[in-house]
Amino acid sequence: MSSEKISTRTKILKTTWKLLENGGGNAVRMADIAKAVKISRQALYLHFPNRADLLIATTRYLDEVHDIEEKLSASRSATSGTDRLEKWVDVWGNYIPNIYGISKALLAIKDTDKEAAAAWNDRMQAVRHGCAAAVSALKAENSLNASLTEEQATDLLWTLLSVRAWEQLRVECGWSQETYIAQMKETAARALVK
Amino acid sequence: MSSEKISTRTKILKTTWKLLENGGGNAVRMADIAKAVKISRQALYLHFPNRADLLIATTRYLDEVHDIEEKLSASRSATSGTDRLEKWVDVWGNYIPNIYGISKALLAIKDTDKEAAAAWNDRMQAVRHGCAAAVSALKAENSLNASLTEEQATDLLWTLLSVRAWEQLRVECGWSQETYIAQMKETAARALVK
DNA sequence: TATTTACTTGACACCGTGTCAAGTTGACAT
DNA sequence: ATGTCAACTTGACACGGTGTCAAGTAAATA
Repeated sequence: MSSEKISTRTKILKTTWKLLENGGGNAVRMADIAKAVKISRQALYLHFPNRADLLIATTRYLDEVHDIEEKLSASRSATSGTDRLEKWVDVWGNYIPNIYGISKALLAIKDTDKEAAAAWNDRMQAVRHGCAAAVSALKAENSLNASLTEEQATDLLWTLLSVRAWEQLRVECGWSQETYIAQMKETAARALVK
Repeated sequence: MSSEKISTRTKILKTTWKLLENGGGNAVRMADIAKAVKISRQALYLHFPNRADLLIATTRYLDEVHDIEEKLSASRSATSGTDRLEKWVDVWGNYIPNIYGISKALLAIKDTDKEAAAAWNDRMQAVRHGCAAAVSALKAENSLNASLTEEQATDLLWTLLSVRAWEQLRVECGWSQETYIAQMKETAARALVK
């Protein structure tokens, strides 16, 4: 509807996202993206210095489009600690599908590209903060599982809610998104709550 | 001690293992391995048709050396279901460090190499069977968490015990192996047992 | 002594990334 | 209409990594 006149840069970001979304993370080449945007491969390099930067920019673009911040704030409005935990699982767990494609691509280059690793870690730290906040709310009302320190509980929740775990359950095991969310809520509660 | 006269093939496998062990999964190149074995890069290709095959062969070699089968059978001797679950976490969880390096390399090429993906999946299915057996023992004594089907419980345990989860907790979060094992035992029990 | 086996040397094709230099095209300003 | 600037194109190329090929060497074996 809003066909203002999309900048090439935005077209590139949209297309990259779309290409990554449907399947292959690292299999998407610069040439593929250029072709899909209908510009020359070299024009890509006029907008982004390298593949890693393009992927990172796509990630930021995604966050912007989805307004992740606003969504995250929803879980902060919860009253009880357990409620907050559940809402947090809901919010983040339902955001993962949106970023799965790009995450896969970033994870794949993380080992060889320092900048990509930094960008990925940065985003994952944000998720970890969400986990920490939920854990802290549990702790505050004294309902945190006594055999876990606050930090360990955060680590555990963070791992439970990792993109990798989501991938394994949804893709390898064929779980539906609903099942994933429901089971994660319960598992998180069982693991963390007294 | 047993310096019988190690075949070049075995030297290659040992060296590949060693190189992968200390750090970089996909950063280890064919040339690096050749150099470390002190043969020409081309000699590598006389023994293994390609990198993926070498990695797969290294995995099998590792399993052989560690006699994984024997270790797995230990968990089968458990009496109660909960005991069995705990033993299973112990066995597999303590085996992961041995295969972490090679796993990382295989996981990295899994997306582009069909054969590597098949080899990896094959091994992971074996782990899944271990998980299924533990879950089945719980079910048999009617102590399986009622909100999980047997298959879901298996999927969940399998994900909890994945190499990725191990990596995240041990490497990213800096957990000790002991902490990992202890917490995993408890988390698995909390998640799966009634 | 001839043959075979295991290996070496060096060249090369292929792919994907990233770089460079020289054009083209359209908009806008004078 | 002319000049100029920005965005883009075209085509070539270097680099690193994988995998292939052909010819040569050297030690063990027949």
